Order: sequence, then C-alpha cells, then structure tokens
Amino acid sequence: MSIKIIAEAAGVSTATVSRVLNGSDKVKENTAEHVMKFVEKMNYRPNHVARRMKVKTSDSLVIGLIITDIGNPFFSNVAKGIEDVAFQNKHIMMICNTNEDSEKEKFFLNSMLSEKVSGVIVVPSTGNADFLEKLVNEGFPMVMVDRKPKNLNIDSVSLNNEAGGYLATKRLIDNGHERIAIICGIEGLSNTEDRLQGYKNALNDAGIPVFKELIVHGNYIESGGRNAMKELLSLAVPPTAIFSTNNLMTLGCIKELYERKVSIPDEMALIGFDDSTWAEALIPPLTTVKQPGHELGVNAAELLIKKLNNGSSSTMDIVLNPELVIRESCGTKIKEIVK
Amino acid sequence: MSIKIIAEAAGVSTATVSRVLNGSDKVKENTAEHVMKFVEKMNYRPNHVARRMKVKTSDSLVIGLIITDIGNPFFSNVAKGIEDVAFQNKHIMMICNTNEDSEKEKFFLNSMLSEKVSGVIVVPSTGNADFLEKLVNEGFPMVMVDRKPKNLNIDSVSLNNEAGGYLATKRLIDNGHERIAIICGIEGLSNTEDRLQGYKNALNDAGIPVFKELIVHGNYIESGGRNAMKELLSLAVPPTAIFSTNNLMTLGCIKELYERKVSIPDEMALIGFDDSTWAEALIPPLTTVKQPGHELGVNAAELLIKKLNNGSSSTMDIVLNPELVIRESCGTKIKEIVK
DNA sequence: AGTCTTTATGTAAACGAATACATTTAATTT
DNA sequence: AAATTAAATGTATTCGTTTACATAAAGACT
Repeated sequence: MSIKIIAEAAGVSTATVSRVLNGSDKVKENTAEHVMKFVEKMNYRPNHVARRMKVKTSDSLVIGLIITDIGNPFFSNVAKGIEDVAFQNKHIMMICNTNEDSEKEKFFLNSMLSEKVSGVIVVPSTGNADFLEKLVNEGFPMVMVDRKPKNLNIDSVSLNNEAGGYLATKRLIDNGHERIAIICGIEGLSNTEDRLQGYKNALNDAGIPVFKELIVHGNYIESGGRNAMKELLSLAVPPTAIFSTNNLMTLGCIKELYERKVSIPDEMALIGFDDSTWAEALIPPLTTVKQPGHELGVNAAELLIKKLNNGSSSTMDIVLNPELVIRESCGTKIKEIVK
Repeated sequence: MSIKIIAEAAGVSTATVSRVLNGSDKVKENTAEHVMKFVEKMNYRPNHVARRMKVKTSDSLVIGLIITDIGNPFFSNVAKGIEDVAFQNKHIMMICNTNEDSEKEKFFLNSMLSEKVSGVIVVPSTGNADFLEKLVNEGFPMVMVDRKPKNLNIDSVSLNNEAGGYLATKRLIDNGHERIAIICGIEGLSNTEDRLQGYKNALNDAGIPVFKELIVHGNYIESGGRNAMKELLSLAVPPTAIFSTNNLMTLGCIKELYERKVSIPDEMALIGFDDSTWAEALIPPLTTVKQPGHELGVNAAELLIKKLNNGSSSTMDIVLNPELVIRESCGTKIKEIVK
C-alpha cells in the first residue's frame, strides 16, 4: 500500500498525495478530503523507512539510547524520562543495552548510525572515548548521560556526583563516624571517580585520613557490592560506616549485613546512592543520595532534541544537584547531641 | 559515503561492493580484499534504511517492543531479556512505553509498522484487542508477553498467573489465615483476572467464602497499592493477610503498614508478586510469587525471531510456571504446627 | 581450437516517499 | 478580454541499497 496506489485510486499524482499526508498548505481543501478518503479506505500506512531516505537525518524522528543496564531501576527511569520527551516530540526510541561492554557499545553506536537515527543519548561505558570523539567531530548529535568521558567536549547531563559523595560522607562524619568505607563503582568512569573524590574531600575537610583499605570496588552490581562488603568486614579493623555508591551494590551490602546479623545502623551505618522506590521500604529505611533518573533522562532528551532542531554545535554540561534523603540507615547526628 | 562512491574508488560496480559487504560467496577473494581496503579507508558505514527499502520486512533486523511501564523493574527485566536475544540475533530493538494508555499503544503499533520493524513484542494494555487482531490477520508478526487479550489467537509468553495466585493464597490459608484480601491489578487484563481466579480457587478449595470487600484494585502502581491497603485497613473487620499482585503495589502496602506500625507478618501477613531484587532485603524479607521477567523476555524474543525465520503462522502460548519464594512476610505454617 | 560450463562481475530496475521544477488552472489586475 | 500573478497539481529525479538478469572471463572437456 504505497502512495502510488493511493494516487492512482484517487486519480491524482503521488506528489499531491504526499502533500496531503504531510499537511502541506498548497493543496485545495477539496482534493485533500478526496485523497484522505482513499487513504483511510485503503488503510494506508506511511513508510517511514522510505521517508527517511529523502529527509535529512536530523528529521528521522528516531533517537537512539545506549544504556549500560536497562535492568537497573535507575537506568530504566532514565530511559523512561527519555521516552516521555521523545513521545512528546513525536520521536521513537531505539534502545540498546551494553552491559558495560565497550565493544557492544561501539557496535551499537555503529548500528544507530546505520539506522540513521537523528542522534543518540549514551551512558558511556569505559574505553570508547576516542570513538565517541570521532563521532562528535563528524557532527553526529550525541548527549552523554549519567557519566562523561574525561576531557571530551561533548554535551552531557549528569548529577553533581562529587557533591553527592561529599554529602553522604559528611553526614556519616557528622554522625560520629571516622572509619568510613566507600564502595565504588566501575573504575575509570567519571561518576565513580567523582563520588570518590567527594568522599575524599569530606574526609579531608574533617581532618580524617583517607585509608586505602576502606576504598573498595563493586562494579555497580549487586554481587560486587556484596563481595565488597565481605572484604570490608574481614578487615582487621572494619569500618563503622559505609557509603555505597549505587543502588544495586547497596542491596548487596544489605543482604550481606542481614545474613551476618550486623545491625544497621547501630553496628554499621549505611548510606546508598540512587533513591530507589524501595529504599524507604527497607528496615531501617535507607538514607540515600537521591539521583533523579527520570529527570536526567528528560533533560538529556530535551537537550538532544533542541540540538537537532537548531543544529547548534556548542556543547554544554547540565549538572543536577544531588539531595541527601535522610532516613534511618545512617543513624542519628551524634555531633549535635554531643554539643 | 555510499556504496557507489566506494565502487568508483575501487573501480568495480556497486553490485560487487554490495556482494563483498554481504559476504556473498560469488566474489573472488582478490576483489573482495581490494574492495574492503576502500571500505575501511573511506570509513564506509552501511545505510540500513536504504537496505530496508529493498529487503523484505521480516529481514529488517529491527524488532519492536511496546511495554506498559519501563520504569517497573519487572518490565525492565523483560526488556533486558528481549534485548539479550535480539543482540544475539543481530537485531536492534525499538522500544516504546505506553503507560497503560491504549491510544498510545495504538499509535506506537502504527509507528512500528511504519518503521518496518520485522515484528513486535507487546505487553498489551486493555482496549485494543480488535486492533491487535486486525494486525494479526494482516500477518504482522506479534508476540504478547505477560498478558494476553482474551479470545485472541495470537502468540504469547506469560506466567501461569492462575497458578501463581493459587500458590500465594494457598500458602496464606495454610498459615492459618481465613480473612485474606487480594489487591488486584488493572481490571480487564488477563493477568489480573487469572491471579484473582487463582485466589478464588484456593479459597474455594479450602471452603473459605470469597468476600467482595476483600477484593480491591490497585492498578499495578505503588499509590494504588497504598490506597488499597488503606481501604482494607478501614474495613470493619480488616483482613489478617494480604496477597498483593505486583511488586509496585506491594511496596505501597508495605509503606502504609510501616507508617501505621502494623507489624508484618504478626498483625498482617503479606505475599507479593514479582520477585524483585529488593524483596529479600526488606524486613521481614518478602514472600513472593516469583515471576521470571528476564526469562519471559527471552522466550518472547526467541519465539518472535523463530517466527520471522520460518514464517510459520501457527500460534502458541508459552506458559512459565510460577514459584513461590517463601521468606518471612507471610508468617509461618500454623496448620503444620497445630497438627 | 572450439564448445560448454562454471564463476565472476556489471547493468539497471526496483523499493516508497519527498521535492525541485514544470505545467496547468484559477484568481486578480489592467 | 488579455495579461499578469497566484495557487494547485503533475512530472520526474533522487535517496542508497539489493538483486534479477545480462555479460564477460576463466576452466573443463571434446
């Protein structure tokens, strides 16, 4: 069912049908109605693939999303935010999951290019900075979300991770802890390092030394968090407080602590990252650095679409501010009580 | 950078380049290598849009996913399962989120058709059965996942929801409860009704009457679950046990119970649905009917791709069996103790 | 060497829509 | 009414591939 068939049936040219379908103004009311009758009767469905052959890529009405773990509620909220904006702007979303595999990321990026998507939003995994840079230089519209390759002049939307790390650590310090561990994400990612930097800064500001043994890695997955927790608990002098830098790892920590019957927050204070919907349903309710996934997604999509529309090439970083949602897992403010 | 440019540069015809790129066997080793040199040097990227113009739709290497709430961890796991299989089969995934809005669903379905995806996997919302049927009749490959429109001869992958409902309810009965409430999902959906049916069957089998006031609806969202819980607690004779039929609603229940300091399971036993990663981190750990989202997704995608490959038109329902993951929120087996 | 296969390559016509440009038709001006 | 202008429609090319068919080159066989 092509435009050509419709044109023949309605006794007009394909150009006219095309114009009617696109709401072009230079077509008589009469003919438009007449054509539309056939369009409906014959159950015509436009072929966007053919359309995209002619139209410039930035009008393809398809945007790509390359994400590291769609199974993680934080990222699925990011995706949802993007979807919402895409829908409002009549765009459709192509989504690929890299599992933090940079080869997959590269492959998908190429696929998206081949699919002639207007632009992509990517949660970059580590190791493709050069490739990303090449695409940027080719003028392909891209927006990074959640993380950003170092020293790359590219649009991004992320949380102020350093501030988040600081906030969490500071709180634990204020609550009287000195031996505070951090469970980091994947090494080399900007968010991992920024959160760690915030942690260090808070310790420094409080005059507390930074111990290497208290800095462990959990790769942003549940099992990683659990292993990290084990490692920390087996230390000669275990920490009294933990800052776990994403939701999945936090879950791993909690499970390990439960299993060992280490009580939270009395024996181990805990602050997580990413305020998940279940955080307040835990006992004790979890204190977390709130990271508004949906909002990050919305901003990234809006930024991308704005770029597509005005074709501007200047880049910007949008940085959302974190918020510490204080619940019970971090214990109470000892310093204030002491004073 | 088109095939034509490559062809000119390499001094061969476009057909040859195309054949080289597609690994066709009828091209001499020599020329293939020669052409590939140019392909690489000139940084050629295939245009899948153009490719899809020629190739039959079932070979478009794009599959669609229409889902109701990508923000719900259950569905994001389904999506991930689909993505995994899609990737293995070199397919890319287009994903749209309906928010349970049937108008959006219809719109997206049309978009997918227009994008010439090979087929779609859909979590159907209520109200589009006729439209879906039309598409099926047109021969458009579709697989329903999680739910299925009644009386529609169409492929589907879902959980045995009735068995799940039975399992959960039976357990609560075995634990000594008689006044058991169910918080249902969205009315009209097959999974909602099947879970409810399982609940009723279990009660019937135990000779316990089904009370209308104990059947409430929460629309599969957290706030719905919370409101349902409120409603139940304000009953003249509140239930002693709750079967909450999805993860988000269960979260709503728990939060409401916490707030009112109703202890689980002593004052209120609870069984949820969808075994989320956080279910065992709650206190008490949540007993749930485990619904393997990832596996549902994998099966749906495999079924769809199999259909695309052999073009078969016979349909099937794949029904996975539920498993009751018993933790502490449902209390302990009283009947056994009594005996 | 000539004929017949087999294999490798080239030619050209699609796929379905958009659109620049050409043409027709209608409206306006003189 | 003719000339001019504006509006509506049509014609035909193009986008980048794939592929049926045509042709040329290379081997195999008498």
